[in-house]
Amino acid sequence: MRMSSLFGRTLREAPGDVELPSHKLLLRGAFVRPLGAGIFSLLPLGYRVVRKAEAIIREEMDAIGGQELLMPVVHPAELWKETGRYQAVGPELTRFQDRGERDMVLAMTHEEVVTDLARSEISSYRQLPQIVYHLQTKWRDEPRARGGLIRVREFTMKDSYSLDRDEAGLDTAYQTHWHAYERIFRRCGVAFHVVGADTGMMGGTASHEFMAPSPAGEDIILLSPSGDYAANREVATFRRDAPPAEDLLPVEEVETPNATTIQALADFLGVPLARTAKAVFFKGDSGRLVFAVVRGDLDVNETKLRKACGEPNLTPATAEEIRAVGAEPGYGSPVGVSGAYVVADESVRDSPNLVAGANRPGYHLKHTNLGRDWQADTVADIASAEAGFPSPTDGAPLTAERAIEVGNIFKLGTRYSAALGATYLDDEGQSHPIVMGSYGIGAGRLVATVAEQRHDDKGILWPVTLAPYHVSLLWLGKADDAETVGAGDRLYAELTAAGVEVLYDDRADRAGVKFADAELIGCPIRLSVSSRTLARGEAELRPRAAEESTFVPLAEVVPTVQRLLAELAAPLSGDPAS
RNA sequence: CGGGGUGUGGCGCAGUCGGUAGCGCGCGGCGUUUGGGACGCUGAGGUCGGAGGUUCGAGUCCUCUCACCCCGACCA
Repeated sequence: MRMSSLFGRTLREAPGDVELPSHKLLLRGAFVRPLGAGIFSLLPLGYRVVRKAEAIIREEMDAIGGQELLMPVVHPAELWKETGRYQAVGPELTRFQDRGERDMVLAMTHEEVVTDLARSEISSYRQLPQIVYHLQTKWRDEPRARGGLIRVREFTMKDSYSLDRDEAGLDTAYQTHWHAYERIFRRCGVAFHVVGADTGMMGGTASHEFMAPSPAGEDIILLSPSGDYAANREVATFRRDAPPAEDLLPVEEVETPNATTIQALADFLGVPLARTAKAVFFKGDSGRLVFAVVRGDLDVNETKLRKACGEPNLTPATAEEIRAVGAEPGYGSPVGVSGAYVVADESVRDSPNLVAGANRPGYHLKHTNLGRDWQADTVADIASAEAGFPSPTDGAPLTAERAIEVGNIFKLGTRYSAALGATYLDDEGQSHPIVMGSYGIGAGRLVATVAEQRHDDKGILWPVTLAPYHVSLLWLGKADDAETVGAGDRLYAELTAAGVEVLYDDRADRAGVKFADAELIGCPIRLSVSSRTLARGEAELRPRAAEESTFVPLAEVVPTVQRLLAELAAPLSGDPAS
């Protein structure tokens, strides 16, 4: 490709309101352009990168027996009503009507459609297992699109679905995808952790996320130093130390003026946070007030709490709602409360004689005990794990990292097949719902993640597997210097003929402009010729990641570049690093 | 949806007390220059996000509205 005719110009400065490095660089490098909030066009350079990522995904999906198909973006709402998601999912699902006033939705995912296909195509155990996948546009009307390409509303996603006879088959498909995903991300040069995750709105029995560490990430993952534990903070657990046994003391009311926060209370009474009980109030969609109690040194984890109380949505309760069940904001405790669903964390069950609110302003109760002074509807793990907490595996302190979710795998089970009646007959003629899994990778997010993880202050450092072109070729000097331009033209022709993808900077610009653009765009190899190098019959070769150049005789440029490309590709084979 | 911020030429920005819009980069032409974002001359390009209002006069003041960005809520 000649840069003189490339569609899309590089920008010297990014728009002022752009913050993330990947967003800035993808904009400046003429990879993407915004059309609206969370809606982007891919320019030729960006689309080449995305297509390379998609090609890698296709290769690895095909390698595990996946069959590519394509499902529609517009779905009749009927299907979504059948699974209940039409009602259950909020405004991020875009609903509209066609001219016949039939309810339709824009696909935010494709479980319904693939299950509908399965019920019509699959009838016998002989037709299972199957893996089908597609790369399709999805639309999710995010309440807030942010982070450039990391979180968008319209995006292309690879979704695959496994169809199996039973749980054992699903386990196999799940593991198979797990390994394929590891290969995909390694080939794309992404650093990642696989973590246990919440099953969320998808429903299902197990889920893992592929998390790429980055300050731009929206999730927090917790990792044990030995590497044997990794989880999204939403579900992360930690080892709980048994508090020393203690005799139960009688409840005692104490005056605690202005001690409306746990910290203030602990300071006022001179006790550690761990000797207090913290009450947090939520309201569920059912209208129920959910009363969560954790030890004062811990925080409530809303994801865990949602699961523990069976409320898919929780919002903080208002002061009036809290008083309606007999509690007092700032001085709340479950003692004497009625009409609320009380969820106690295990820490509260296990710790005796905690200080808790007296449910009247300015007073707390010392020595409260679960079971004696109050009852919980549920005792569960509803506390958030934090950096430094002991790992559930070996007790070593967990570390916390911010990360971008680049892929996820879900065991759906029979959630969708049962709802839609996607069944098969086994060898005894018995009908069973198909056991399903779903597995996603956002192509654009993957590319943005690579840019986020692999850049310097000058631009992106694309892995050779994703780079829009392998080589940035530039001539330096005067546009009317026939020798230099001719040498550039010849190298462009030779490299292209040898199958090397070349972005040829044939513009009549000064050296600084060409170098800066080459670094910004980030092809793995930069080749330049000038009267200076040509006087010695050489070209200058500089890997994007290197500080130093080497000089290569013109006749050896093609084999040298090919050798270097092979070297750069070697660690990106997809096999585990040794 | 709550909090904060920004809208002035393609991009980055300035615009004072209300007086009829400017700078840098980029873009076109000519000339010089040519290994790290050149220089000179000369051009083109703006209903100041939109609507309404106050005023002799609004980029500037008031009201409403739209868009975008950041934080939070929410979310795979």
